[in-house]
Amino acid sequence: MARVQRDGGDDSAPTTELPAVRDQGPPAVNGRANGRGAPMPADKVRAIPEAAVARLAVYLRVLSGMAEQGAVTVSSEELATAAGVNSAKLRKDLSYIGTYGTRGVGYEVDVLTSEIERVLGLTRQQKVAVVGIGNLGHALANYGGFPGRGFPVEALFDVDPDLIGIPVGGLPVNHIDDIPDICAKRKIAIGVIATPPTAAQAVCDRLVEGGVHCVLNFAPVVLQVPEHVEVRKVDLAIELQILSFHVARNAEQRVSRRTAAARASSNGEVV
Amino acid sequence: MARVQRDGGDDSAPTTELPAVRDQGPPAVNGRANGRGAPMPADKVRAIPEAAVARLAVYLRVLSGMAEQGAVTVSSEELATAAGVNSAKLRKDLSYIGTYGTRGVGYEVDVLTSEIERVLGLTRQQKVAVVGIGNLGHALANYGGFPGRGFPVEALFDVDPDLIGIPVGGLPVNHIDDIPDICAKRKIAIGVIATPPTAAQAVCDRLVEGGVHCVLNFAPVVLQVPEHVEVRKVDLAIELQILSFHVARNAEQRVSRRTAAARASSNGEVV
DNA sequence: ATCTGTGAAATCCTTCACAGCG
DNA sequence: CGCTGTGAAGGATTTCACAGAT
Repeated sequence: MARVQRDGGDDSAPTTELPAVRDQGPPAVNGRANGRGAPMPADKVRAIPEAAVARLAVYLRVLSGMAEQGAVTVSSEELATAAGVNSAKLRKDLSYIGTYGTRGVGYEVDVLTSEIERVLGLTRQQKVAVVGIGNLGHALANYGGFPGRGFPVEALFDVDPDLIGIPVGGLPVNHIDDIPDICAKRKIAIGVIATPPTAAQAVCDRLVEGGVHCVLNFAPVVLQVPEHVEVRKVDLAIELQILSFHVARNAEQRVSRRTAAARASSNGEVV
Repeated sequence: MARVQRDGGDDSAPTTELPAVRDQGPPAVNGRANGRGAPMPADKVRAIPEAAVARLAVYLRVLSGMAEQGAVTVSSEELATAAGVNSAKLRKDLSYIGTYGTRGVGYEVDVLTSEIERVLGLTRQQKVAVVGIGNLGHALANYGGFPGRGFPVEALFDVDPDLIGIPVGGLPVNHIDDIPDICAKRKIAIGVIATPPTAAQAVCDRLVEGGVHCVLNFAPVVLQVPEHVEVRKVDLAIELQILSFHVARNAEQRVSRRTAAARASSNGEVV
C-alpha cells in the first residue's frame, strides 16, 4: 500500500493543501513559538505559507513585465495592484523572504526579482518530462513559454507506436515503459501528466519509480502517491464547475434581489 | 476607471454566499424541497466556503467513477480516501449542502451525486466560448471531455484570418472583434481565454462587453476585471514554480536532516 | 457496533493599523 | 512625508472528538 492521498491543486485553491508536515511526536507538538523579533537560526528557513508561495510566483511575473518597461523601483502599492492583491498582503508575503525594501521608497525591481527566484528555487534548472503527446501534450511540449528557461523539457512519452521516435518540439517521443529508466538517467525533477485519465495513475507510478518527486497532473483523476511526492493538479472540469457554481449563485441572488425589490415597491418602500 | 483587481486562481476568497432562501419567489431556482434528505434551516443555508466548493467538484467525479463500478452506497471514509482528503473534512463539506447520509451506513451514491450537481448549478447547461485557437485552444475545443455534457462549447474565436471560418471540432472560428455580439446573442456564460498573454486583457474586456460573467484564463497575465466578473486562472508557469519551491525545500530539509542525524549520531542520540 | 453530523478547538491566512526608517 | 515591516486582530478553514441515529 503505502499510498497516501494528497493533492496539490487548486487550489487552490485555494485550495492548496500543504504537505502536512505532520510531526507526530509522541509528546507534545512542537512548540511552534516562532521567535518573532529574535533572529532565527539560519539553519531553519522558516515556513513560507503555501498561499504566499503561489503569489510570489505571480509577483515574479509582474516584476519581469515591469523590468521590461524599464522600471527600477516599485512600491508595494503598485506591485500589489498589478498583481491583483492588496498591498498589505503583498508586504506580508515579501516579509517571509526577507526585508529588501527601502522605507519611503519601495523595492528595487531587480533585487526583488532575484530574491524571489532564489526562494522559489529557480536558480537551478528543473528538468521536465511530458507524458501523453496528444493535443495538450503537444501544446505543452511546444510551450516556448515553459517559462523563463527555468524548466527545460527533456523527455517525452506516449503509448502510441506511431508517435514513438517522432520528434515533437525537437525531442523524440519515447514509450511510456521507458519512463522509469529515462527519468532516472536524465534526472527529471518534474513529471507532467497529460494522458487520458485511465492511464494517469500507472504513468504516475512509473514517474515515481524513476525518481520524480513532483508531478503536475492534467488528467481528471485524483492520483494516489507516496508521501514524499508532491502533486499539483490542473483540472479543467473542476474549474468550470466552480465557475458554474458562481453563475448559479449570482443568478439566484439576482432573482431574490428582484423579488425583494418587487415586494418593496408593492409596499411603497424605497429600495 | 472601474477596474478591480481580483483573481480566481487557487487563492482563497471569502466564503461565497448562497441565496437567502427567504420566502418563495417565483417558481424560482431553489427546488430544495426534498422531503427525504433534510434540507436544513433556511437561515443557516447561507454560505458554502469557497474551498469546499472546489472539493465538491472532486467528490462528484469520484462518485461518478464509483457509480460506474456499480457502487450503491459509500462511506465518508471511502469517498474521502478516493478523493484525497480526510473524512472529517469530507463530512464537513457535505454538511454544507444538507444531510443526505445515513448514520451507521454511509451515503447513497446517486443521491449524493445529484445533490452536489444541484448545488454546483450543473442542472443547467453553461455555454462556453473558447478564444485563441492555437495548440491549447484546439485541445480545449476538441476536449470531448468538456465534461459530462454540462459545458457545451458554442463559440470559437481567433485573430488569425487563416483560421476564420474553419471549423474546429465542428464549430467555425469567428474573429475576435465579433466576441461581444456573438457572446451576447448566444448567451455565453463562460469565456475561456487561451490566447497569447498580450491579447488576453483585450479579449477579456470584449467578453465582459458581451455579457460574460465568468472567465477561465489560461494566459499568463493577471486580468483586471469589473467587480461582478469571476475570474479563475490556470497558469502552467506558476504551477511549475510552486513545484520548484517544493523541490528546493525538500532538498534543504534533506540536507538539514542529514546534518542533524550526523550531529545526533556523533552524540550517541537516537533519531 | 458503526458511521454521520457538528459544535468547539486548533490552525492557517488576511487585513488592520501603526511604529519607525529613510 | 511616504512607505516598509510587522504585531495584533479578525476571518476562514481544518481538525478533533463525540453525541446521536440506524
